[in-house]
Amino acid sequence: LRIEDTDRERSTAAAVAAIIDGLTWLGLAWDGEIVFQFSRVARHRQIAEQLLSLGKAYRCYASPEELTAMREAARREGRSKLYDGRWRDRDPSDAPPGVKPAIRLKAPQTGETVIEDQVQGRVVWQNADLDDLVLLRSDGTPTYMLAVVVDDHDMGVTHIIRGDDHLTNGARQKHIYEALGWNVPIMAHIPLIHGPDGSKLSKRHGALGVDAYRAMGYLPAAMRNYLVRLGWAHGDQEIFTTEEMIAAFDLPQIGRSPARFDFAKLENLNGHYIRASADADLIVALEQLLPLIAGGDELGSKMTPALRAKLLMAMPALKERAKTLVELFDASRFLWASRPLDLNEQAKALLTPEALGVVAALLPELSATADWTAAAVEAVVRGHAERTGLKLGQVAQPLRAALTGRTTSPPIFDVLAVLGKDESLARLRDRVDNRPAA
RNA sequence: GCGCCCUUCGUCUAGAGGCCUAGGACACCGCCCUUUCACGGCGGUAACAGGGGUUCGAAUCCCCUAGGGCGCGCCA
Repeated sequence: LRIEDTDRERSTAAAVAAIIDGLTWLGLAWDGEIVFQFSRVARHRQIAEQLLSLGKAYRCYASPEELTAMREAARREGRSKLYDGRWRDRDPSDAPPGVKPAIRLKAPQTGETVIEDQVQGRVVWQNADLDDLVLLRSDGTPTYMLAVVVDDHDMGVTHIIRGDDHLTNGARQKHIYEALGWNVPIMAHIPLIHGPDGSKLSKRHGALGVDAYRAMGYLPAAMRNYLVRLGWAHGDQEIFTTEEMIAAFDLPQIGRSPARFDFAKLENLNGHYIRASADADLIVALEQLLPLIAGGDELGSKMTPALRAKLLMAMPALKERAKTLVELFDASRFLWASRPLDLNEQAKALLTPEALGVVAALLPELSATADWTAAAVEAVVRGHAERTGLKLGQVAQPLRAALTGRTTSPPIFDVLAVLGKDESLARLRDRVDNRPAA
């Protein structure tokens, strides 16, 4: 893992921490110590000097104004080569006094540069279209172009896999490798990810950091699975364990066109991984997420062994219904919300005077129930429905609304069992005792 | 503008000349299961950007057009 921190303004401690935390959360490990690029400036400078003494680089004294003028002229004349190499073969004695030079690479001026890209295939540039890039700025600091090449080489990087936006850089970096007589690593330039609307997904245009996906309640396994299938496929397989994706993944199978980010598919996958997770693991994941979600601190402050036991009991039914951990959190609210419960709009609408009458009629029977298990309570409620000629739904839905404040929840008899007799009856009485006069 | 790249259902994609009356997944729509919502099961709508070639045969090869992306910094 290398942190490219040569831009001292942008590379803050927080930015570095976000990278490390994001990778760790995703479960992506790295080999060895983290390399901070900025700490290697002396080495970068040394290589630039070496290139200079080898005659493969030269000092350029062009001023910013000259550079701008050259760019404008090139664009006007339809040329893609911007810097005209005016200091390339000039006598050093022509150097203007007092001007600190930049060091540029003497890139080949004729022939072509070919990259056998693992994703893009064979890509060819005419060297006449590529100009002499800056290796060392006039203040003596290395450019990204020089630093990556030197660091990749020194770190023994075998495969350069990066965004499509670096494809042209690949050709220019190859010139540096060749000037140094170093082996060029295998390159693979993968397409960029676009937003749901097809526009570019970039840091500057609403792209989200890894931490945002974590806060939205996605599981690392779901993220990995979604991301690996974005722009890549292995036949018809949709679900991959980490071991399977490591075994199956291959660069040439990656498509060449950008893919759009689809939250619906990510959610579907996340639901799959939530259902496949162990109940206890989900509680741990939920607890870790609480500081990051709205209202999470309320549950955090109420978390006791007793509540944890309730969550564990309800989890099989809860996880069946949740696509994200945030949904899981919301669905668990009835387990720990304080009485009297807040009712959502649908629940309010459902608790008509008639519905409350049904609950009131059922209350004495439930109070008399000694054995408060899901099966026993179900027998009581079914018996009541049969005797009164009501459909089960006509009894169950008012119960659900009164007990959970919602119109959807886990199976109602499970809800009654998890809440326990006292809490269940208290919640029902909250509604019945306060019902408006019919 | 110049250079490079891309284009199969709404989305992610399978497809490397005949296996394609184009397959899978998500989403959507129906039906079934069901006390609700989900899950699950079954079924459905839906695509080879357009035009020319090559070939007995083209989603697959070639050319053109259109549309899109990326790059063009003494940023990374």
